[in-house]
Amino acid sequence: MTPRPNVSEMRTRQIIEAATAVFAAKGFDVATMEDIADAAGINKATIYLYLKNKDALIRAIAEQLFAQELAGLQAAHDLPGAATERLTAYYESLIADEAEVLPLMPIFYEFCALGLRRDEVRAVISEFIDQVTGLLESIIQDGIDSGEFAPTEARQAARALDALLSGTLLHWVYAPEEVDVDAQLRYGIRLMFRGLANHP
Amino acid sequence: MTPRPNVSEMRTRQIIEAATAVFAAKGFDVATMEDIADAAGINKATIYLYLKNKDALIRAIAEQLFAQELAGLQAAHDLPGAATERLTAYYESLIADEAEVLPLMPIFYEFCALGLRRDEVRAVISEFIDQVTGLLESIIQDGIDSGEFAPTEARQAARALDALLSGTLLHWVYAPEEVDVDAQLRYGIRLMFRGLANHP
Amino acid sequence: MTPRPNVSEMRTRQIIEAATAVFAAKGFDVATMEDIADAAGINKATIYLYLKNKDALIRAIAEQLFAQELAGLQAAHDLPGAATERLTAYYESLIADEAEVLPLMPIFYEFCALGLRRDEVRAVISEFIDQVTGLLESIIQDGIDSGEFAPTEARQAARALDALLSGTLLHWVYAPEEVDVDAQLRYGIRLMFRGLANHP
Amino acid sequence: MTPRPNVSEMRTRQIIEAATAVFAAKGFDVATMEDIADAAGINKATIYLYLKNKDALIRAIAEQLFAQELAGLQAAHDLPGAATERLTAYYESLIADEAEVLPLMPIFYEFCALGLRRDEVRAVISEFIDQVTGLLESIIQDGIDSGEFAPTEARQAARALDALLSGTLLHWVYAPEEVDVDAQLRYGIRLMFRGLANHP
DNA sequence: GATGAATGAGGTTTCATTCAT
DNA sequence: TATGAATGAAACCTCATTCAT
Repeated sequence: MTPRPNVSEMRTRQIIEAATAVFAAKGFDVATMEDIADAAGINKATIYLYLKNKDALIRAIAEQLFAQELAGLQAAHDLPGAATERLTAYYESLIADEAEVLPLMPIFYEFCALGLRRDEVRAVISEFIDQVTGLLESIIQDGIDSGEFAPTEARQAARALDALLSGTLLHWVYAPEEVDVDAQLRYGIRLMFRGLANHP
Repeated sequence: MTPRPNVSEMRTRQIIEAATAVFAAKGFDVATMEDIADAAGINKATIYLYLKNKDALIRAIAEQLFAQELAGLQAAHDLPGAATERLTAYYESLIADEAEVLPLMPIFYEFCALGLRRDEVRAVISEFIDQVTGLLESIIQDGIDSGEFAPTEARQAARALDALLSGTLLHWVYAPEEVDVDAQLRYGIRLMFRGLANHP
Repeated sequence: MTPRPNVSEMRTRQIIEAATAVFAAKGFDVATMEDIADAAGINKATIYLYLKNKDALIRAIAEQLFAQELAGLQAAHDLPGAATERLTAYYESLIADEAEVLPLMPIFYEFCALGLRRDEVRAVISEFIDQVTGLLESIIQDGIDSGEFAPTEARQAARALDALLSGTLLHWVYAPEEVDVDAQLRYGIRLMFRGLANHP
Repeated sequence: MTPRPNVSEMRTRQIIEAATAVFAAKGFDVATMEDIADAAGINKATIYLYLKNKDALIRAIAEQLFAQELAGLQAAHDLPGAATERLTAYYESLIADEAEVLPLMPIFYEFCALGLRRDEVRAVISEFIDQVTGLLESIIQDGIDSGEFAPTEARQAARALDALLSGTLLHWVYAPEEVDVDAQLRYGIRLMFRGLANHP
């Protein structure tokens, strides 16, 4: 009913977008509210009209990033077809977003560090990991049920799979010239699939 | 007359040790030099007698951590016996150090974040990852040569293995109550071994 | 609507004024930014909104002082009349400002010391001395052209005159009770005039 | 009677010498006790065995410099001959020491600034100026008595002369390439002599 | 006499945050 | 809604000085 509830929402988005870029480039602590305001083309004080403080801004970014990430996995999960195909679709979507994912990695690691020290942040990350694990588990369970995979502890397998994916990202961002993400991910997953496979 | 050139060296160690704990607890930026001095039981200014500045302190910690980590892998690498056994020895040493490793994880992630923004830090991490990969590759290659593993791209396999290990750490630190590291790591590695195995 | 672009300019002036007094009283290095802020009745951090740092503050003061000083000489230079009268007007203006000039002497000497060590400062002082010399030279040349003074090297005479003036200030500030500036300056100038005069 | 009272004295001299160079190069406040110790090739703490503190060090330097300077003037004063010749001898000795005097100028100006703020320093400088003035006055009075100079206020003349000399130094140090000290000083003095001369 | 080690005190500068307009 | 101006709090680092050896 309100005429334009989106004006405020758009400003918030604009700020979060600018902040994401600035935080990625400088780090949460080094980046200043002024840096962010400049990047957003607004005044420093204006940020406080939309976000309580720097911490809230960081949290807002986290939520947005995790939501995006989850959406991708959820989409793969909802796909019809074989488990291996759905999982492959997931990691291919990861690779497809390469240009967007890479610059966000510093934020991701910083979050991981932050989460080990501040409980509110920890809760957000734990929840995220839990959901990712759950979706992967569900897909794997489908694979087991369909006979694609040998019977196994689906949740452990899900964690192993996610571990492989996120660990591969680390190698990728630190050796982008040597590591061909596509090939490396494909290789890792194939290994896992073979490990999980229903051998004759 | 007593051979005591280590007074200085011991102080440096003392400071680094205190700083490691403080940085782990608060983060590089939030932790202050005074926090560290207090933790070491010395005066703030004394730190500067042994380390040029906060950055140098951070660097010193990084080097020490990476060196320790590498030493563990190197030891496993130098072990006699089958590749699978040597790899297993490695991850078991990781688990054995649990009490020490866990509190250092925030530092590790913070480094990963830092390294993506500052080239000097990046170089240190890249080098570390490269050495880890190299050692794992060497073990895997031995496994291939001995017929334990099917012929494969040993370097890619090494990266996949390290990815699995470090990714599992992430799950562990964020769900320590649900995740049994030992079991989870064992499970992941078994999967990989089966994937790599020379099937009849 | 009111034309008030000078809010910022006035604050800057306010700060410079306070800083001038504090620097004169304590010296560039001993005076703290807090001293200056207190003297200006503002917060320490506010200074940095208007001047980049302590150095910039010092520079701003130098420029202002030299500009004022030059303005006085320029005014005397632009006067009509005989050279001796114009020069006399100059030193009289110096004496008239006694109350303002005296407390600034420490700053002047400090600048002279600083200028011998830092090239950017040196440039400012060199330029100042050069302009003073130039204006005095111009007046003296007029005196030569009009037959008031005997033909001579006007630039050297100008330097000698300025040397006498500034050297007299030194005696004055260090023996204010014994030295009657007015009489002393008048005496010195008369000596010079007689030395320069066109004797029959 | 003491075997070697000069060991201590020599160390003190060594320190003062080093400090003079360091202070001249960096300024009283910026130069650190460690800078000085390094320049003297000794330990920082050793300085305190010979000089109470930084202030005492600065004072010691002042005293030494002023004593040297006075000695030069005293020597000229004690010369036989005409007043103009004795005065000329003085400024020639100044010029002869050029290589030594020039690097000390920053210290001199810094002292002048310091003296206007700290009474103990002021006393030293006032005394110095007073003695210089007294010696010059004595020479000039001799010139008057001998008929070389016209009757005049010898003390005022002395101040004017010293003002000219020290003011010329300022021009010299700030325009060393344009100003030929020798010529400039000679010129200034000639002007004064003519002004003082007993015209027919 | 000489010094390596230590520290208390303090200065410059930065920044998240607030508020009047 | 938006912002220019202001500030309290704090962090890094330096240095004169002391003292045990």
